[in-house]
Amino acid sequence: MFFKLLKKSKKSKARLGLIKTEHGVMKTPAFFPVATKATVKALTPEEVREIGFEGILANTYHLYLQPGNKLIKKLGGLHQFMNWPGPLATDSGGFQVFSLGSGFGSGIGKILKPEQVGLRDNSQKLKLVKIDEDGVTFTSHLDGSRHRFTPEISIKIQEDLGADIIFAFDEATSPLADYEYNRKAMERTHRWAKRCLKIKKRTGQFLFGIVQGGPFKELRKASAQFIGSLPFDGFGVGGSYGVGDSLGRVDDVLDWVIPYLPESKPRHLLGIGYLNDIKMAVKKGIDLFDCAMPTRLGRHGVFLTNKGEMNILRPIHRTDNQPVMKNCRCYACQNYSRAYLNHLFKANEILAARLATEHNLWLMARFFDRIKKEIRMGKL
RNA sequence: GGGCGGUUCGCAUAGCGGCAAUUGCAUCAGACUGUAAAUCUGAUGUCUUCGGACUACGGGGGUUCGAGUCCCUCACCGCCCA
Repeated sequence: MFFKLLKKSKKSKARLGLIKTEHGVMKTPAFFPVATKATVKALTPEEVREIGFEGILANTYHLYLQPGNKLIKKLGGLHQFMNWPGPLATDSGGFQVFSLGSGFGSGIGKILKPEQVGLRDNSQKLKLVKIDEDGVTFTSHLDGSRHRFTPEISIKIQEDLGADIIFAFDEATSPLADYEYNRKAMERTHRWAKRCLKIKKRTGQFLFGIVQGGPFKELRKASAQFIGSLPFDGFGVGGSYGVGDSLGRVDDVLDWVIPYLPESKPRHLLGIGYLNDIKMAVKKGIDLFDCAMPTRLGRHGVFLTNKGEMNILRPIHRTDNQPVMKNCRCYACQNYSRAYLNHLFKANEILAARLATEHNLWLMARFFDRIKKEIRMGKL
């Protein structure tokens, strides 16, 4: 049994679960730190483990381009290649269809900001992706060479990589895309989902289908209904979200989608990582998360704290001898002052990225510890 | 003593008659949600009723409608030859 539901909250739709893979278990709700290119940037796998994470997520698109899925397969698979013995997930490359396609160079993320409402994406930058019924053709961001992903190719690459959890090849749309476009993209994603299920051969890997539909209620429901009815091992909620009343925000989307996703299977909210969003999503029945945010913000000098974000580069921290967070037991907070961290970032020292990444992931891990505890104690 | 070269907004640079003046660094602010991200964006003479106005390229003098930009001179800093 891949997923075992251990407890359902009486106060919300939150749940405790256990994911069992050939490479160990994950207690859910859980967070996958993102290891796009087969490394959680700045940390060793041992460090990630010691902080408290059971699984990490790598990316099919990046590893296919460099160093190549065939090479990784030859070298014993991704677990062995990157020395990560635990549960491992790979994204399908579907998100890159957005980030290198309609999202490319537009300054638009996958979540629309209030100040972006009414904007149209008229980016002049050359998009690196072309989409058709069969798949997508894209230009490598590394050397400009041309490549093609189809559902079949994505699954084949993910089988070569050998992660425990793999994702169906989908299309994440821009939050600026209209209803009609989202409907077409969603229907195409549905056809791709069936092809992914059909082509997958390797055992010991669990395939997640992905719900799309953008910020539109009707589409989200239809997508959850369709994807939820297919024999996937778990389900991802992906795509873009809107803002305000007319377009569904993350919490709206979960309200629309969760009722159609089988209770006996794990649910993964793709790419959402702010703590408030996570807590909200857990209460709505999400089990798994991944997000580049804590590690990226860390590298950019932003420390997550229980009082919000702290940009350690700000001049006010230059002479401050206290740790980032008084009661934090991460390595950085136990040993270094804000002044020192400010210095490391300004001096562009590698240790800065390491300490900040470690802190942010530490905070994230403790946050998930607390969430699990609260569910266990019936408080959430 | 002689010969070159240099002195530009914190530092370093560009500029060869129309210039509030290039670029890098630094500084300040902002962004970051399935990672083209140790990245990216913006600001960085003063004042402004946002139209502009004023003061600026070592000092002084000159040529010119107009001078970092050309000429003279002084000061300082380099390098080379005695």
